[in-house]
Amino acid sequence: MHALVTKADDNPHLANTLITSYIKLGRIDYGHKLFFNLSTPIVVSYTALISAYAKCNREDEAIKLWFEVASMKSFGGMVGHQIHAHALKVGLEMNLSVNNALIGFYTKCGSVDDLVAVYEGMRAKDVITLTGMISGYMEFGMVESAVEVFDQIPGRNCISYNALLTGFCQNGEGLRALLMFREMVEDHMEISDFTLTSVVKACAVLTEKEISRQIHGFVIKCGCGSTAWIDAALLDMCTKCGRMEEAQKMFGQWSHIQSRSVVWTSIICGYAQNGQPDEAISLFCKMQADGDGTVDEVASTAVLGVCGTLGFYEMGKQIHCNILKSGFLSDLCLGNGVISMYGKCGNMEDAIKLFNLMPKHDIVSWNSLIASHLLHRQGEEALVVWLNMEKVGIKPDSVTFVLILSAYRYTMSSSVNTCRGLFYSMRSRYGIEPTSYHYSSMVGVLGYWGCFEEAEELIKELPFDPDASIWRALLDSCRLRSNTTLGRQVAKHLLAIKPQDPSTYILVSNLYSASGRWHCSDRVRNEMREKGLRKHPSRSWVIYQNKIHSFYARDKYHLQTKDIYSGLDILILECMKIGYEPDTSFVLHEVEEHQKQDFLLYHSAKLAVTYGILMIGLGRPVRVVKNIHLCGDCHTFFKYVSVVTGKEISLRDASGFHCFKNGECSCGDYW
DNA sequence: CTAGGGTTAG
Repeated sequence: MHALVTKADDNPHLANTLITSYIKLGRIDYGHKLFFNLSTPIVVSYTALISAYAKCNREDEAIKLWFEVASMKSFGGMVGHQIHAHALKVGLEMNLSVNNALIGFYTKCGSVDDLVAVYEGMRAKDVITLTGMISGYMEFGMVESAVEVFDQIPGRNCISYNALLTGFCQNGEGLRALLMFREMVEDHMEISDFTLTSVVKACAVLTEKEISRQIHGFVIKCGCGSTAWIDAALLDMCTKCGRMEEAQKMFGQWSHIQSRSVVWTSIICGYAQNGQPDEAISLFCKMQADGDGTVDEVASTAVLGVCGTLGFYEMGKQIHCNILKSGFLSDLCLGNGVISMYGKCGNMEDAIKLFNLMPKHDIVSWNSLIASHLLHRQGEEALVVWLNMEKVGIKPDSVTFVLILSAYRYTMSSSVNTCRGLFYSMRSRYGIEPTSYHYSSMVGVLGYWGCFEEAEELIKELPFDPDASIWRALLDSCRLRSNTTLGRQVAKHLLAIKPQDPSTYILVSNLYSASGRWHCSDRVRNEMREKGLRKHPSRSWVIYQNKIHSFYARDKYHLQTKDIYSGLDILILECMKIGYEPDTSFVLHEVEEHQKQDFLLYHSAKLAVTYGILMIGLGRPVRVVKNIHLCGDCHTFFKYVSVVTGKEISLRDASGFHCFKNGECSCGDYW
């Protein structure tokens, strides 16, 4: 029987047979040992062991085991609470190891209150208790409490240090983690694989290219040998610090890393975050095709995010189907990812349906639903979700408020009062400190409804110096409401803060062109060019047959360029017949008059929409995504196109969705 | 008692 043990490693069912056999032979210790060497034991193994322990009066061991089962994601917290009650019943409330297990359990499945209650009720505490509490507090974001506990530990070991280090990283405190590490080195603490993994992660959190290089060198020089854990962390660090070439190189070389799914996910996210989402998608396809690594919850969540960014609806839906088939819908992040994918791909119905089907929601689930409504400019619906949250007693977080405040752009102007009230009650009623994001949202709402004086007042009252995001919000409102006088002042502030950011100049230039001041608009653009700054080119794309068909203005790279241009010419003529007049004011002033129409009529969005109309079958909407704001002429044009073709056009730009149908747009012509 | 990749907003 012992001979079979080596084969049991990657076969949990064989392992289970062995475990039960050992138990029958009266050798629980062998079964126990085998069990703990398995990376993924099956649940019946837990049960078998627990009953075995229960039979030989090892209640404490049994309870400890049960906590591990209860901490597993799929079991939720239900079982753990029952076991806690059971432990109290059998008089184990002062048992040190059971209480330590409880701390671990409530860290993973419970609330801070439960955790603290156990901790404070304990008479005897050891290093394990205190280290557990460090992790516990860190898990709930209570960094300072964790540090306090750490300072109290009399005989701190390297595990306590590591727990603190990991916790810092978890809470985005990369710098503190690095300082801590220096302290460890100076104190001659033992530097283990755990320590190094955390240090590398700290660099990933900091996203500083130079520091990441230094630590990278140190870790390699450290000579502790590379382990799969450290290598995976190094690779991930490179993707987070914009060192994609190196990450890619490691990825090709390190086939020894056990869990390939992890590095696949790292590298896919890396491309997504470094502005190459299409590369991320094709890598994902390769991952599936090669079968190198399982597409698990985490990989799926990551790819769903990319699908949302690109509007890859079909693929997103496919991933959702695969999730349903494999049955791991219990993962909250994954569910949230699906909601926001549907939201970003224009399918509000499915986003709502899934939200209602999910057995559990966290704050991100609620926020995702609200965010999706906002993307569709559904202010009232967003507020209904907010009301439901309050009814159910969900505590909003900082993100919720950024969203809810913005929702008042899409409601009636009279509700600005409600919005204002909400803003001022954030701190007092909800205990959430307004940050510059909240001020930006508020300024955006006030500006949207033309309350410029109040918006200015609000900025004057700021408890900190206004940053670029606040001026941007105000400037964009000035564009929307053609308030050039104020806009000019705002532009000055913004240019003073962000003189190197091309988007600043575009924003200012758009302000002038919106009110017909072409010379000013051109002057700003020239200024930008003289500084050697170039704007992100405007780009639009359509997903067709799982491929991205991307267009720049007047580009002729697409294989079907001829068909697209002649199709577009026909569309233009048809639209002109029913009243469309190209509005050349949306073309830069400096362009020669006779070229203006060319510049205008072949904007990237027009090319993409035409391609969609040519390719997408009857009865299905044309879905287009554009990286920046849609111009006014394209907007007018698409309204006509929806009439002459009878098709529904759903276009997502930087402001949200425009749904063109029967000559109207869902944005109400303000965006 | 300490380890890896993921979701919302800007």
